[in-house]
Amino acid sequence: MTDKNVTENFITHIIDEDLANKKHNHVVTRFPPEPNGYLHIGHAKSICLNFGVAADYQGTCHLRFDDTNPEKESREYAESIQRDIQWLGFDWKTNQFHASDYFDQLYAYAEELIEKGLAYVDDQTPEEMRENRGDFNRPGVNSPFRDRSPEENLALFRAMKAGEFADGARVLRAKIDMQSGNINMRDPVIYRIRRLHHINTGDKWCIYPMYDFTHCISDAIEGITHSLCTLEFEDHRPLYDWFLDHIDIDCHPQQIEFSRLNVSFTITSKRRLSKLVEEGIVDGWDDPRMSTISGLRRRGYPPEAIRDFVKQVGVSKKESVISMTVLEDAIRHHLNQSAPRVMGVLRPLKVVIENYPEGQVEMLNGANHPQNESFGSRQIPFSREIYVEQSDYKENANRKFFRLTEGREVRLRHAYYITCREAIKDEQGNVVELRCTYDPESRGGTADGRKVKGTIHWISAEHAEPIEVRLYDRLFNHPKPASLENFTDAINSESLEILPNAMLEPGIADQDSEVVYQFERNAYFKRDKTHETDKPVFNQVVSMRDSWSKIEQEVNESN
RNA sequence: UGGGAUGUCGCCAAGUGGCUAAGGCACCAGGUUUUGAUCCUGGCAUUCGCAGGUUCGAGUCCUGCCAUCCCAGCCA
Repeated sequence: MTDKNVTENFITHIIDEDLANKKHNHVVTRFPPEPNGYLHIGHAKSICLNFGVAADYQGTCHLRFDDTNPEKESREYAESIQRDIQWLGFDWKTNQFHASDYFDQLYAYAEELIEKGLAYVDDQTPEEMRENRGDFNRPGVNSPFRDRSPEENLALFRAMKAGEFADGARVLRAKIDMQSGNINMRDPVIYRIRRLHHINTGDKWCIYPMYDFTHCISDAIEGITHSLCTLEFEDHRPLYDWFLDHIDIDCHPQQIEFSRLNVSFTITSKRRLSKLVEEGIVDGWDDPRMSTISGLRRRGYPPEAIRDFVKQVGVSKKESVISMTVLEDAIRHHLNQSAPRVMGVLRPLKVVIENYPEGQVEMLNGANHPQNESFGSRQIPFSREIYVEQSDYKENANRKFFRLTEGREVRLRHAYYITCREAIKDEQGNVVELRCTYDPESRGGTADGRKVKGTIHWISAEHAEPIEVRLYDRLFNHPKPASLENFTDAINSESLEILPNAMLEPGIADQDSEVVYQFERNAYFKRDKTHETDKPVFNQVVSMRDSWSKIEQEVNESN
């Protein structure tokens, strides 16, 4: 991977040309969220692209809140957006703006359009407007108010601003072309009357500008060079250019559209995400199964890994769905290098080592990372009674099962070789305890001459720390839940599995909760913020790659 | 039936007329290994939506066709 934030793509090619032609001598981009919801993995692509491109070209990237619709916007959302961008590792420095910072200028540009005869106040009802707009096969019809004089329009528009009309009674429209094949050009509304309290301007305004009018002018005011947005705005580009061509402004940014990021088995729509929260299907916006940035954060996904993922995915104009395995691979790749290894037993099975002295405790050394000595090592207590994973014992196991079964010897990670002698069952026939013997000569996990295929993890029973583990699986069973009539039909009822009786080696649970650990042979885990339980809770970040389950399946099928 | 876009391996994605169509994920086959993890090696598109055409030469240029997506908010 290169040291660039963004790999070469059609947008960087355009920038390269613009720099080579001297169209620009610097790059300014912007990330323009509307503060009306939480950011999700799809926004991460836009954030990484805009901030990444700016950084790669020694330019700047602005954070601009697109706050033109007070009906839906809130401070809380704006704050969560700031937190998420920072967490992802980007810094807008002093370049934080709001579209609402420009309301006065926007208003003046609207008057300019009116004076030029390029905008008019329309008194039609929304229903009349919709009817007269026409449709894909039928051109629009001019509004009966379209030919008002600039003087009359100006007086009316000022009256709109002064609050002389009821909400929704009139709008200001651009006078473009009601016959255009592009419906956005059929005299789009640019101002509407709304008596609403705005998060930034309070009660100063009762008219608010629309997106198309606001966005291009905000970009121009800020000196944005390349205005990157998603594909659905392609049809709006002629309008973006029209406004800037018809007002007196000396900057004309280039709008460039790229395709959204879609990840298989996930959902990225505010409406659907909030339905999951409202209906209690998940534990809130930051539920570890959510594709929100706050959900990924709580889950334990490292921001560096998310950035690498976005980089790997690339940028193009093709609508696509990236396999979730690419995301998981990026997470594993990063965590494999950064996560200290510890031993945690998810489903404990007690083992008594019959020939180990009762009451004796030995401290064994265990490396914290097998490939990186700088992680150091720790002392792990070993004693006569330990816990191992239930799945590491099997009755009547075949030769491919490199773990415990009667008469088979395995290595305990960082410790001794043990041989399984007997499985003790309860009345129902469940194995509740294993009786084993150990080889005192194999301390540290080495014994001359003998090859032991299996190594399993364990925890000294006396020293084990009880924890709760939460295992996560994909929230949906369908690769494209949003394509279904009702996306909730695809909800995976087994996306959360709680293991209340897990055990962790001592000295880990109460450490820095931001550390992601690898519970060897199990998965990566990060301590949850929750305090609702008496035990520490660990969330599974991502599982380990598992080639055993495939072998096991093949063995079962051949039997 | 209007307008705008996109079609290169199962999923992404390089390729900007000329050496044998990058790379990642997935998958397959081996090797190393005190995590059945990691790591390493090898395999994986005679072909670029389809059909014609231009050219000594086309995924790259031209024409036609097909498929998919977006647009009819006083949302962004």
